[in-house]
Amino acid sequence: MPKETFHNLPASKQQKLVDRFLREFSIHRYDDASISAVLKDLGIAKGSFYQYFESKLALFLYLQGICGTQKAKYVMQVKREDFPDFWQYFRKLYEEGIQFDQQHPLMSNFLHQIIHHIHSPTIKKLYDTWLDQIMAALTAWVQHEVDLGLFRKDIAVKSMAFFLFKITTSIMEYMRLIYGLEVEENIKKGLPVYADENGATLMKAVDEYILLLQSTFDKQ
Amino acid sequence: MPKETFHNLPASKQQKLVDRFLREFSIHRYDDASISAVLKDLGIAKGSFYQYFESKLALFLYLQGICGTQKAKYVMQVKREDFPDFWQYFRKLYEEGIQFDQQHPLMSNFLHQIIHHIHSPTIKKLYDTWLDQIMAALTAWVQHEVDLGLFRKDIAVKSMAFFLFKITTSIMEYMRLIYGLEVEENIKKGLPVYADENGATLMKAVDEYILLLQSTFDKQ
DNA sequence: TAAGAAAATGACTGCCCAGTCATATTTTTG
DNA sequence: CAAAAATATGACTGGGCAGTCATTTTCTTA
Repeated sequence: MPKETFHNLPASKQQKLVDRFLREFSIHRYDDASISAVLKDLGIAKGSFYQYFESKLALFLYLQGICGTQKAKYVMQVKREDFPDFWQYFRKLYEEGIQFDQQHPLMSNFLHQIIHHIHSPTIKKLYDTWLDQIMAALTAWVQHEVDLGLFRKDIAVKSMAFFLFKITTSIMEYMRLIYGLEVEENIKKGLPVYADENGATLMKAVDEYILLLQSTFDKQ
Repeated sequence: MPKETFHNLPASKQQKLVDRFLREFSIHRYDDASISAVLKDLGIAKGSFYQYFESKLALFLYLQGICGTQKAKYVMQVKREDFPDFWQYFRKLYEEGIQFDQQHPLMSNFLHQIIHHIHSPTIKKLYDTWLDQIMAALTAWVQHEVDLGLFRKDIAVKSMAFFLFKITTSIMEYMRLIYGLEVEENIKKGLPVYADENGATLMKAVDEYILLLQSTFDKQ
């Protein structure tokens, strides 16, 4: 998505740009994020930026791409078949998430805020289709557990998928409201999202989630 | 919150303004809503508006106030003690909500979108405290059921309250993803949010919610 | 080292916004 | 009916934004 000019840049300058923009989109929604402000901050001319990227959207999609790819490296190594039940698998995914979070805090910040970009008028449509894809993936996930005889059959798979989606995407909010952990502060500072003792609070929250979700999802 | 001048206006003009602004804030988040655009639309001068309201925020709070008051009239008549269990009470609240929705569609639209205004930088702080209040109320609600011996005791009351909060505020999204019901289209048109057959789809969704939440919340 | 290619620059366009204020119009009142 | 009070008006301020483009600077290469 970036132009050739961007790739020709010294790696350090590329990194500087990427980092600063990850930060911008972590703090502000798409429409509120200001390219002008970032460039002023970095001492880079407006015109230069547009030699690197076609548009704001191209930049945003690029960032989303690299973060997604990087996170996938962590999450993809966790395989469902290595776990006896869904919840141990689920838990392990979060453990990997914490690794990613600590090793790539800025990317982690960016990805955590992505759900909020839905509310940006300019990219709403983009996110509607993206949401549909997520839902399709989650539905397949849940269906698999139903097929294994582990999840209940009396509730529509899609409904369960929606619950899972809604609850998992709100874990940050959960941590703020339940533990008073100001996760957004960490993001503003560019620290790992779950900066407390290697994510101990997050794992506590995950375990609480599991307790709740188990009784909702598991076959009795 | 409005100035005296606003109250001196003929009722029909007041209504015209209120309706149009409810619509504006239903379609756009606080920061994206444009006073200028609305006034142009209504053929009212910028200066006049500022004789009616101190500021954009004063207007917004006024709208929030009148909508909240009106909805309370519907919801407050439903009393917990008139129902044998929480879920019948819960269900009845939604039935009243549908009444309100059909009789005051614009207000209903406004209130449904209010949760999205959280993401507006300008009023974020306002909403943070508002959220805390909602959570406190929900927590008391859940605590009451625990005290009655109807809800489980092994999960923190606050956590259950959070689940309830998160799930109930996403029912519109649920209806879009599960039933393909384009609720936002209704809002854009100023129709009742649940414009299909007196809210039949909503009640179906509520019943599905209850089925799911029951197994999560009820004492076994 | 000179010419041509690549990259950097920032003033500029055209758009949007909330809020102000001196002036003009309308309404009230004595 | 005239003076005073209330209301209406819209050009204007100062701010922000994405994106453009003619010009300058730097780098490459022959």
